[in-house]
Amino acid sequence: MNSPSFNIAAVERDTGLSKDVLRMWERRYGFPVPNRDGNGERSYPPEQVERLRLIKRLMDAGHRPGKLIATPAEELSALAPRRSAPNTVIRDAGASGELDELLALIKQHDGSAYLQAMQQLLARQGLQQFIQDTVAPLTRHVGEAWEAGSLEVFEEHLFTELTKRLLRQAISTLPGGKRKPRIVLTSVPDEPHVLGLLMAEALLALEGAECIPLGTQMPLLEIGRAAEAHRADIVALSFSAAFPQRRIPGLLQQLSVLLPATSELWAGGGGVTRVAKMAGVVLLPTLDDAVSAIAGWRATHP
Amino acid sequence: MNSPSFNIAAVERDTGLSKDVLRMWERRYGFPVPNRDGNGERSYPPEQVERLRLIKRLMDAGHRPGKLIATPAEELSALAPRRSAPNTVIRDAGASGELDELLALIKQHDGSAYLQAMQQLLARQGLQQFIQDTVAPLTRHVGEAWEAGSLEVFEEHLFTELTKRLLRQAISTLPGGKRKPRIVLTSVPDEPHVLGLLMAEALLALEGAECIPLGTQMPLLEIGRAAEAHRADIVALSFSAAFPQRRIPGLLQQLSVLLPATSELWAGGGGVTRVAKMAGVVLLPTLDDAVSAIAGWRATHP
DNA sequence: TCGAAAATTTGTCCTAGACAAACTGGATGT
DNA sequence: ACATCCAGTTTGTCTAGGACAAATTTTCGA
Repeated sequence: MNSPSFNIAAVERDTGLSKDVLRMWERRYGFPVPNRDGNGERSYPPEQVERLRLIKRLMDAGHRPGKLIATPAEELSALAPRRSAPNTVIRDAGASGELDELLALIKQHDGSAYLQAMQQLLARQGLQQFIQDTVAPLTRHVGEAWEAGSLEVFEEHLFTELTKRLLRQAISTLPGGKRKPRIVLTSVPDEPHVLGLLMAEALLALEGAECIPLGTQMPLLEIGRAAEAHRADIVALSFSAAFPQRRIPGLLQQLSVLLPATSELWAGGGGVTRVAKMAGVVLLPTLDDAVSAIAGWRATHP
Repeated sequence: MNSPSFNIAAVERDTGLSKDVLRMWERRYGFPVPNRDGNGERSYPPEQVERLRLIKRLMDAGHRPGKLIATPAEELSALAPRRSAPNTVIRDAGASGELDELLALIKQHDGSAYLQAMQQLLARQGLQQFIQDTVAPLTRHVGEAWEAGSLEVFEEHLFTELTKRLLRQAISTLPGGKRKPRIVLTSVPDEPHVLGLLMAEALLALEGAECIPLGTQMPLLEIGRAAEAHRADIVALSFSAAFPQRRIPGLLQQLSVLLPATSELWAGGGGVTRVAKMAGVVLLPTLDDAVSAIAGWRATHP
C-alpha cells in the first residue's frame, strides 16, 4: 500500500528513456536522482517518473533535454509545442472544428459515440475522401494534442484502437484487389504506429492494387524475405512523424540492399517529409503522393 | 552490394537479445565474436545474427543458452521443441488436420484463401465455437510451429494480421454491449501479442459485457488512469505463452496497487497457466475461465 | 524415490570513460 | 534578406569489467 517505486527497467518501460540515458542524465544534469535499494540499485519515486514522462513528451515535441531538466518544475507543464514543421495542413475537414468535436468524444472516453460519428462521416464522404479529409487530419490533430499534453496515453490508445477498427472494416469491404502491383505493407522495428499503414492500404486497395499487410515492426531481414516470398512489386514502409528522422536514411539504405532487385522500396508517412532523396527509394510524404505513385508505376510497368 | 553488417543495436532489434546479453555472452561463452569497426565498436556479420536468431528461438522453446552456444552449428537446427508444458489441448477442431490445412495456406502465402477458409468456418461454427475450437487452437499451433522453426517471422505476421482482421470484423458486428460489467482490455509493455486480447474481447462481448479495447503495451501508470477514467469494473490483461513467466507476478503486484479500489484485476492467456495465485488478482488461464468469470462476477454484483 | 542443500548458470545492474553525430549560434558571402 | 560554412556544445550510444541475486540443475542424504 505504500507508495510504489520503480527500478530502472520499469522506468525505461514507462518513459521510453533507455537505461543508458537515465544514468547519463543523472551523471550530467543531476536529474533524476533515484534512491538506492539494499543492493545499491536505483529506485525511482513516482514523482520523478512523472517528471521524466513529461520531459520525454516535450522532447518528442522538439525541445532539448538539457534545457528541460534545467527548467524548474511548474512551468514545464506550460511549455508549448515546438515542432519545426509549422504543419502546413493540406486538406482539412472544412473547419477544424469538426476534428475538435471528434477529439472531444475521445476525451470524454465515449468510444461508441466516436465510432458512430466516424461511421456517419465515412458513409457521407466515401472512403477516399474520408481518409484524406478526416482520418489523416484527425491523426495529425491527435499527434499534436498528445505533444501538447492535452491527451493522456490511454486516450490516444483508445483513439488508435477504434480508428484501426474502422479502417480495417472499411478495407475488408473492398473487393480483394488482384491487379498489379502487388504491395507488401509494413514498418520497421521501433515503429509501432499502424494508422498510416492502414490509411495507405485503404487508398492503394481502392486503386485496385493487391495489398499484403504484414503489420508493424518487421525486422529488416524479414522484410527482405517477405518481399521475396510474396514476389512483391513494391515494399511500402510507413514512418510516423514521431519516428527519429535521423535513423531513416540508414534503415532505408540497409533495406534497399536486402530487397530482391525486382522489388521497389517506397517509404511514406509524416516521418519522411524532410528526408533527403536517395537512390533506389521512392519517398511519399503525403497520401496523395502514394495514390499518384501507383498511377506512375502502372504507366511504367505495362 | 557488399555483405551488410549489423551494429549491436541492430542485432538487439533483430534478435530480441539485449545489448547486455550480447556482450555478456561474448565475454562468457566466446560467442558471438563480432568484428570491430574503426571506432572499436562491434560489427556483427549476418551469419552470426542468423545463428543468434536461431538460438533465441530455441531458448524461447525452453533450451538453455549455455548448451545451445556450445552445440556445434549443424544439429542446432535439428533440436526439437522442449516446452515444459505438454500442452494439454482442451478442445481441438476435430482432427488437428484442419489446423494444418489452415497453416499450410499461410505457408503458401495465400492470404485470401486463408481468409476465405476462416470466414467459412466462422459462418459454420458461430463466433463462440469458432474462437474456442478454431482460432485459439490455431494460434497455439502457430506458436508451436514458430518455436519449431517451421514458420518464418513474416509468415507469423501475416497470420496475425489476417486473423486480427477477422476477429475485429466479427466483434464489430456484435451489438455494442451496454450491460455491466465494463471491462478495460489491454496488455503490459513488452507484451505485443494482441490475438488473445481480441479473442477474450469477442467472448466477453458475446456475453453482453461492455468492452473498452485499448490495444497492447500500456504503461502500468496509464492502465491505472484508464481504469479510473472509464470507471472500469474490471481491468483484463492478456499474457501470451511467450511472455517471461517470472515477470508476471511482479507486474500484477505493482498494478494491483495502482488500480482504483473499485476495479478488479483479471489476467488471462497462456502466460498465466503456471503463475501462483495471488491476492487481488483473478487468473484466467483459458478462455472458458473468462466466460465463466463473467457469470461469476454478475452473480456477486447484483 | 523424494526433498533439501549446494553448486551452477544466467540476466541485469553498476561505474566511468570515450567519441561521433546532431544541433546551435555566429560569421561570412551572395 | 537569405543561404552556407565553421566552430563549439550538446547528447546519445558504445565500451570494459565487476558484482550479485534469482532461477535452475545437480548432488547428497533420508
